[in-house]
Amino acid sequence: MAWSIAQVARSSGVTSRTLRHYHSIGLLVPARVAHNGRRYYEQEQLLRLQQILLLRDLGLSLDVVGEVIAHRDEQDAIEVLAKHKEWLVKEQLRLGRLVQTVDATIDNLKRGGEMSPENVFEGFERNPYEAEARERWGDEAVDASYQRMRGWTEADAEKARTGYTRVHEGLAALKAEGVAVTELSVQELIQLHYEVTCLFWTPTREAYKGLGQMYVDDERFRQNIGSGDDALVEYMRDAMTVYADSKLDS
Amino acid sequence: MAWSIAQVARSSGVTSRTLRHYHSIGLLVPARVAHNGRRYYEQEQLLRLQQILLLRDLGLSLDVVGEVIAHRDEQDAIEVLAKHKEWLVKEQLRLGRLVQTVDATIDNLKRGGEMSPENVFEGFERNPYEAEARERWGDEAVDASYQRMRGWTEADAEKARTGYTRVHEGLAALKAEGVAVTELSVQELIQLHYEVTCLFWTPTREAYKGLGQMYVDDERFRQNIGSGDDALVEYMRDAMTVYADSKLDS
DNA sequence: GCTTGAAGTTGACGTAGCGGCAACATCTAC
DNA sequence: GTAGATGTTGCCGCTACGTCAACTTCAAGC
Repeated sequence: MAWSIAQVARSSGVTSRTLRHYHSIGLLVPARVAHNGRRYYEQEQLLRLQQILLLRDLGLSLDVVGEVIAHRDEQDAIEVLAKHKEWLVKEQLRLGRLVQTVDATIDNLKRGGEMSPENVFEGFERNPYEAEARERWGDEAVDASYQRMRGWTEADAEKARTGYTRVHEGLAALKAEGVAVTELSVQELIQLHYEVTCLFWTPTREAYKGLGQMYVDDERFRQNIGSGDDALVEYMRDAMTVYADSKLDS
Repeated sequence: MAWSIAQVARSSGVTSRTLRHYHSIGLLVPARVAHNGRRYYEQEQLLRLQQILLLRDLGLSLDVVGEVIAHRDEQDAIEVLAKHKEWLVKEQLRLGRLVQTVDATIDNLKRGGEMSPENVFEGFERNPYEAEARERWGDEAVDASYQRMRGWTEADAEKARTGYTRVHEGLAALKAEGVAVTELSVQELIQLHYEVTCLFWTPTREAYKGLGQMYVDDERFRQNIGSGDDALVEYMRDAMTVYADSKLDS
């Protein structure tokens, strides 16, 4: 006996559109197509449809569903399913992390932070320069940095969030007053800058001087650091150089 | 200072294609578009981009991202995020269930089941007739049935999986031998059928007779039950009627 | 025989978030 | 002047169908 498309749709819980779709992509071809174009299905197609729906509801794509059903090889099917399970687990873990991050973001907003650039990254796992950092210093260095971040205390995190801003603002003020980079007040700020940097990685003397130079070379840092004063970066680089030569091991 | 599209792309980790896309949907409009069509971005756009990427990475759609950023109202943002978190949690739970189901399916395949129609539904939460069952008997009955299934022991589950098949095969053999439906051997099989049915719901006398008639009326049951013998369903209905009248309370 | 309604058909467009072409324009360096 | 890098604007493609629109077919009632 042959079922019409609507009968199959009703008894299987899918729409007739879905059945037409499955036909059009060759996933479920009707037993017979009448001269007037109408589709008729037999028991065999119903069973195939059940398998399709089962696998689809497991979250597999229709492509994969087609392959699994085509390969009647049981071992293949197990492999595909195992792989799919891996994916599901990973995705589930990812969502778990997302939930945590969203929670942290909500918390942050509630504790009075607006979504200003400074704290928009609080509790956020990525920083805006990560892509470039990976390009510039390599993956190992960046990953090591993240490794280090995991050991942070709350105070460390606070320092990482606000430290650089305090340094930049302090330097801007001192420079405006005409204070020399060798002065203690400047060097104390650079000390703070060094400490904050050490939260991510520990620069050697040369590396720290290089970092100062990089600030100068990079237009974005120039903008980010010196709000208004375009020459602040050079001031900072000079201060960093003095600090490195006097305090850091070569 | 103005950044070109490639510079922004590199420093933010997205592609220039993405930036063009964001422009085209109005999510991130460049600070300036030169007469030759080139896009230039300023600090302000970079900050906005960071917010966009942050929210996007939290899993919000670009539509929602746009709304959240536009509503500078902090309370709104919190609400949206809270709602989004709900969704994330739900999705995570769903994936968890899927993992379980996939696991069960793999187990089933390993324990020697091929993907034949009989056992393809083992460990599966839905059965192929659910949609129709809901239509025929109403949601409460179906839900009650699922409720009952939760109390199953392993033996119950085994019975549910294999019971009907054993009944159908046994009946087919007895009918082929010409055994009358009133005979003990037939009635014993019907007893098993009744017990299996009771795993889902407990039919009254009339309900059980009605079920037998339904088998007869339904073309799919006719096919499913009587493999080869088209008249097996009537035989079964008659046996069920005898059983109901002799054993069940009215 | 004619109309009506139910059930079917084949396109075609829309969805989200871009990726990946192609064809063309512009800018910089040698 | 020419090559190469860097840009631009379309447009198609992807998933798994939903949702029209415009027709055709078939059975039933007048």
